Amino acid sequence: MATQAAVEAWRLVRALSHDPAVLRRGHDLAEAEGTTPTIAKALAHLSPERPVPMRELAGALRCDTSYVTSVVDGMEEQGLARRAPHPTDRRIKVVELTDRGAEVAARVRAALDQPPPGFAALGADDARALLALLRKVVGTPEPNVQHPGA
Amino acid sequence: MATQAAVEAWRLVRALSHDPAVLRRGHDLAEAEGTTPTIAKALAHLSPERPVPMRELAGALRCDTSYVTSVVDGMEEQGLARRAPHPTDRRIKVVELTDRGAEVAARVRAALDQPPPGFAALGADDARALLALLRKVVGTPEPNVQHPGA
DNA sequence: TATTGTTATACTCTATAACTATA
DNA sequence: TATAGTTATAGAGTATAACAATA
Repeated sequence: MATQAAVEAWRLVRALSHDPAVLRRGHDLAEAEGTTPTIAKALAHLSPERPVPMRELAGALRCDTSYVTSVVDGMEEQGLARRAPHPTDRRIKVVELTDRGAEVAARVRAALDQPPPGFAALGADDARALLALLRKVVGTPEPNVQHPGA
Repeated sequence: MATQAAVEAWRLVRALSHDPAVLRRGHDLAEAEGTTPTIAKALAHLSPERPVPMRELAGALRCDTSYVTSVVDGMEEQGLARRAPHPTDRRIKVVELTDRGAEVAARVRAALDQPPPGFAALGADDARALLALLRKVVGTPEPNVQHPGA
């Protein structure tokens, strides 16, 4: 028995991230930045420091490489990223963020990280407790801190 | 400050429900049942008892009514549901599950409710604690039970 | 006149297959 | 011969607008 509590908890986890307001957020955010949801998602996967091969981006977005071609085309048209040759393998093209792309990417990530309002109902203790439990579920070991009392 | 813990917790909530294995589940499940992801989602929104007006289904799926027309067309072709007239308002058509549709819908719901493996790492106490915290976030009042000790 | 559902149509998202350049 | 990316194309998924029936 997966325990009734686990089933219910899983239901609430889905309810939180499938909340219409949350789903709309990605769309609205992209529009506010003058781009598309797919490009916004791609930006969130690109690091400002490390240029990323097209194929790797396809993996991160879980889509075909042919689609990445058109997504990156869009990013170049909007001045958010550019293609550059790979230093050693000339078959590979890497995608690197422009300055503007890095700014937009940072805003996108910050906005997506913003917890929905319900989290404000949690006190600091509850928030830490929730985090600890979710870490158990996800399998992330707790980082090595002296959990500060309360 | 939304508290670092809340931000982290929210990140993990998203990680759980956007897990590739979970995302693939809906798709694979639909295929196994010989139907499409969209129809599977529609089935999950239909109750076996209460027939549902097309327009209401559009709301539940958050799509246009014109699209509901084609989704319900598909469900009828597959013998999963049928249209029936509304008892009092002849403009309205309600969608009702066939026997087979009700069976498939039940299997779809059961499969989607299955928590991902990480939840098995939780003991019964942890599962209940997680559930209680998520209820605070979602705003659902705790149901009126004498929480049975540990 | 307002509302429900349908039709016709078009646009976005994404994949498959064939191709080019490089390894 | 195998791999990275591109092109051309086709298919899902979904919306918009005009329409018919009913309220």
